[in-house]
Amino acid sequence: MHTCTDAFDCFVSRVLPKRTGPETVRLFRTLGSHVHLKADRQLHYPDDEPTLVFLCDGATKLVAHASDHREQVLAFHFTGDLLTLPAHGAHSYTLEALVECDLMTFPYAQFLQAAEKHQQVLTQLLERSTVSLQRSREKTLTLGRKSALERVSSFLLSMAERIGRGEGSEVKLDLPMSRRDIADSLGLTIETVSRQFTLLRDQGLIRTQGRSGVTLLRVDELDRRAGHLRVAA
Amino acid sequence: MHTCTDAFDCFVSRVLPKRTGPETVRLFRTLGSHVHLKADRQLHYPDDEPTLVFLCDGATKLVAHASDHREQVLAFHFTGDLLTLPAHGAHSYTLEALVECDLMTFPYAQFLQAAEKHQQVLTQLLERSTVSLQRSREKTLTLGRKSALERVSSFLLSMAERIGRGEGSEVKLDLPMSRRDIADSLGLTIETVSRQFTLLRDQGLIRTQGRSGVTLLRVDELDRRAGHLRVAA
DNA sequence: GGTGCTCCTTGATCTGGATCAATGAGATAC
DNA sequence: GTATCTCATTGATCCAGATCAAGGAGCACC
Repeated sequence: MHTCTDAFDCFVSRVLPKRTGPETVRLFRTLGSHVHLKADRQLHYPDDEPTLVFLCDGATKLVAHASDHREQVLAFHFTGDLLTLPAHGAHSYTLEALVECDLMTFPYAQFLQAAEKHQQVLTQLLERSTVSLQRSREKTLTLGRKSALERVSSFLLSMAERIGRGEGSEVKLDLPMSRRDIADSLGLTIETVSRQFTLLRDQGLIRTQGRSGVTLLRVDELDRRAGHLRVAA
Repeated sequence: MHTCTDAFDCFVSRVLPKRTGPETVRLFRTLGSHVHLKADRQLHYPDDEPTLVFLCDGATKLVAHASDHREQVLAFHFTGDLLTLPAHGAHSYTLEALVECDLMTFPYAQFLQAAEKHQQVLTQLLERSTVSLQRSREKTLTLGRKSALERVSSFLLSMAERIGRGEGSEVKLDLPMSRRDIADSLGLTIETVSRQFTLLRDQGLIRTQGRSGVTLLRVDELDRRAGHLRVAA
């Protein structure tokens, strides 16, 4: 759907304001690095300073590592997303490619400095950061107070919004992440996730095709299963 | 520790750059509203547009409401914090005072417009929003992958960082929130929270005084209980 | 088009934290 | 000081989801 001849050009057209001067574009070019990641590879980045990443093409997961070998997926990202990788604090973080990816990385502090003269870039950073925060808050509610079925339903609806292809009343999804990734994102085990998929399939709310294909047949019912307010009726 | 003769002045000195012109200060004054909240009262704000809140003095909780009567505390805030209240989406949100509070509220969109000419304000908004996101991500890990004991230990350490008073190797806390609030923040029940407090007390890691007083006696051991990486040694 | 692997599904059992049910202890009002 | 009410603690039981344990299905590579 979206192709870029060059990763940096893609960044420019998606993030920088239309009428950015060529000298500014050059400045950002010197700061950024183009990285190509094969599926399952993780981005290496300095762990003492935050990094800004623009995902030109592909899908990634941001993973937090607890002390032992437990992992929590904090967020999934798709083509066009801009994200900030935190410096490692009490826990460590990695960004891992779900499929083959093209991304641009920038040292956060330097990027911010370069953006200071361009409030549209700052505004956009702020806006995207707010969206991330909003998603993270929804996830907090999901992990803190929802049952396994509600979590999986919420997940499917959220993916439908981000990468779904509507076809009539149905929504088709091609999930780039494994059941393990979904489980690690929802604070469940793969077995439990699998059982909820089976449940939803048996209730006629979804159809599955192979490992990654999912069709949402009854979005309204899924909304109800997810415990969303808006479907009070 | 921190007192303001006037809420708006407090906002000016804590958020706006030092050398902001008087006409700009006046502009922000026309946008903001001063609100005084008694303990347990919630802030009323329009549910169709986001609101920016500066907490001049006091402590608040941001609560997400799931469809039925389950509640999830998304974040606690203390004097000096700047936060964005999301417009209501799939779930609804409320900001509630834990103690008597003074705050300044601004319509988010208008505030942003006013801040456009002042990149220092934008930068600060971005910075604070990044801190919120970082906290929210830590919470995600906590809710998704940690045991009850780890959650309570993490909570105490996080509170120690934000409102703790160090006294030698000990840290004293005066928690403004109830056990219910803590439970709702950690995705647990009050009974479970209480049991973890008892456990930590029996192990000699904390001491409690009344309902709200907590002294952390062994921060290093708490770090270990919380499953933090940095205390590998 | 098989062969081998990895990932997913399904079933049986176990358990951490929820739920249910009394006390007990702080705070507030009188 | 004491009555009262709310909030916190402690104990007994229960259950959703984890863990353990096989199969089965999709997919890549030869």
